[in-house]
Amino acid sequence: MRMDERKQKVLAAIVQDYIIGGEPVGSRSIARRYNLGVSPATIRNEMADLEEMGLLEQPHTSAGRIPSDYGYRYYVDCLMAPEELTAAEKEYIQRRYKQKMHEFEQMLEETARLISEMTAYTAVALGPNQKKAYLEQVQILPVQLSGKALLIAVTSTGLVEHRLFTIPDNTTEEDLQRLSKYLNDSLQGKVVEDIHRSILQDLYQEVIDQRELCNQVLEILRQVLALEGSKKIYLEGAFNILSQPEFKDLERVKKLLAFLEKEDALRRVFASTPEKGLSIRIGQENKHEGIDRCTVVTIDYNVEGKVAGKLGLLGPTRMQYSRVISVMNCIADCLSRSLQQFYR
Amino acid sequence: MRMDERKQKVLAAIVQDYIIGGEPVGSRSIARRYNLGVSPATIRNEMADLEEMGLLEQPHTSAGRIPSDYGYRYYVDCLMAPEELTAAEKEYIQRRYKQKMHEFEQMLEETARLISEMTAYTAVALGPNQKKAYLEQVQILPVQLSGKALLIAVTSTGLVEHRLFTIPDNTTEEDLQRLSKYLNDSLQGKVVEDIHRSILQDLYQEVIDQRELCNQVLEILRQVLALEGSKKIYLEGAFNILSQPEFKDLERVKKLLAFLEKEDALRRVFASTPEKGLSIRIGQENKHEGIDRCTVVTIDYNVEGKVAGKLGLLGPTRMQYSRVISVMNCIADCLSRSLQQFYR
DNA sequence: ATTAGCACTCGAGCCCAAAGAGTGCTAACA
DNA sequence: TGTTAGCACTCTTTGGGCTCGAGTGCTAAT
Repeated sequence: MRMDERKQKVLAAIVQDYIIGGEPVGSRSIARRYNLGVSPATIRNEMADLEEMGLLEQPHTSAGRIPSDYGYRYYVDCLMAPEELTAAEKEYIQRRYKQKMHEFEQMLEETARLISEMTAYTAVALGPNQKKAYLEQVQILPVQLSGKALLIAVTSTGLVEHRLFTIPDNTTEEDLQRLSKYLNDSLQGKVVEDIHRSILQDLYQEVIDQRELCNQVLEILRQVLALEGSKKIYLEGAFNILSQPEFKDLERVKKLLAFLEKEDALRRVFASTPEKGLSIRIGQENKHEGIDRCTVVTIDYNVEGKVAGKLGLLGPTRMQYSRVISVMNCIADCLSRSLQQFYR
Repeated sequence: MRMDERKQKVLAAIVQDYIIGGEPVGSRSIARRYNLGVSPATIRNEMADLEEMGLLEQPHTSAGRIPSDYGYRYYVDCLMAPEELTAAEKEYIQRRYKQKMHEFEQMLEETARLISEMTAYTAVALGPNQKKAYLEQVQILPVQLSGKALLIAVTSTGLVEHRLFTIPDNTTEEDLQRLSKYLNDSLQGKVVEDIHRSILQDLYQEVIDQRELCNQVLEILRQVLALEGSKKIYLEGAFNILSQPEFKDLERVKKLLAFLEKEDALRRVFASTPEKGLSIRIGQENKHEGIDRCTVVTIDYNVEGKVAGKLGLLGPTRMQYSRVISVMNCIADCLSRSLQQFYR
């Protein structure tokens, strides 16, 4: 069966109506609301064809049609007209990025919040992949009043990790300084994922005095760097989905929320889109259980022309695709520019 | 009407049965399950009295009784037998605190998770009130590779705040060092809430060269300290409430989740219990909208004998009070001890 | 003071009928 | 050959009416 122009129009009409109304769309309402110049009967025939082609589904015999996952896919790929954001909306987004943002983390959190707010779906922001970043600085800072010290690591992506620890008794401030300098000299500029345990072991071999201190510091460093590897993830608007009629069923909600609670699952789903730029996964294209009736949209954000991390969106397959795409594009763009400024 | 012993027994029986079963309790089942030595009819009379006294409620004429907020209150204050945790449970909690905890924040997060896990309600952990902490250390650290610097502030509660910023062009490393030393000398040991803008202004007056740098740093410091003031809050198990039968109603769930999403409201509710030690707010005793059908339990945790912060729990008024109290006591205790160790 | 007995109330569950939306098919039409 | 009007059919939704069961409150007897 061929996909002629009228079929396309009918499909687009059904998808659009269904996205707005959330209820199966019948032939009559299409004929009334769209001027296709044909009768409901003709549209019924087209709908039957579209169903046979796998683009539409019928919840039950006497209901209208709803788009299948493939139907949405075809709509997104071939039919959808891009919806521009209004000037006011664009400006609003930009204004949100104009306020003081002090740290990378805060920007991501704010971004997730903004996405969730503007789309009323659930938003996710993933930090940059730290494994490919390099260490800008490692330093041990004695905290004078408490007999403790602070280990600080700064990476090229602007993330700062720190850890307080208690200094062994027989350690002088000088020892700390020496070790700090030594560590920094050895590790500065190194790519994070290259700093294996073995490299740290080598360091350990070379520093012969202050075994206890050294031991402790290296262990902490190892942990801190491992932590950096696992990207941080910011989740906002998880409760938005409750407003979606497709989640009237509590069981489904529970499954979805259970999924959202598992950070690693979340990370896997959102980080695993291989495409560059914008990616849309509709319904069963998502392989993870619990989100097979959802659409996942992700988009890269960049720093200095290179992909830094991802922004994501989770909503029902019945999603306002064209609006969402505009929003994601605009926000990713603004974030990238803000970060650019941030890093200069 | 007086509260004689039999009334107490009947009330206790009803509360207990209702907590377990979640369904209105009838006179027959009380007579059967508890050996009160009287017939259902007598119990009915007592129940009618208890209802008149405001301790019980009837959902509708032909249903059993359920406890009112006052009923729960009376039960908690006068009737409830403390339920000891099993040895295994106690041990489990202790073991959870034996694993490596590197930072204050992590301990709180883990604590919230533990509470939520052991009670199946929603848990909250509030960081210590930073306003009364003093500054242990302020330091500016140049980050060599990027032309930036890191401002670090460590408080006596072990919280570390940091902020990356770009160094003005004409600034040397020496300038940074000088300013860092000067700041630290001036502010070290000062109580956070005493460091107003005016003190910072005074500093500003004294440092005459490097205006731009100084300006920037002081502004950042001000922000960072303000941030410290607003306690961090850790929320876990927000989705647990979905399993509670009283939240079958989606509308109610939405309201509650909306409340949980607003950090400041949350903070207000959980931080505002004036009592020392354990506090239980039942139903309408909670003044905040959306949680008038919930019970909020909070408990202090201590460091060096002084109240440091609060742990909290949110569940339906139909709560396993005696278990919850044991859990909260045990966890607050373990956390306090862990923190003690952490601070030495 | 307690209790047995009994009438009464109310909600849950079930069935059934009617209404309404929408379809698929057929035959007529351009 | 594509389009359309007409119509029978299907399926869900809604609401009434019914019974059943749990539980109460009252009364009168103990």
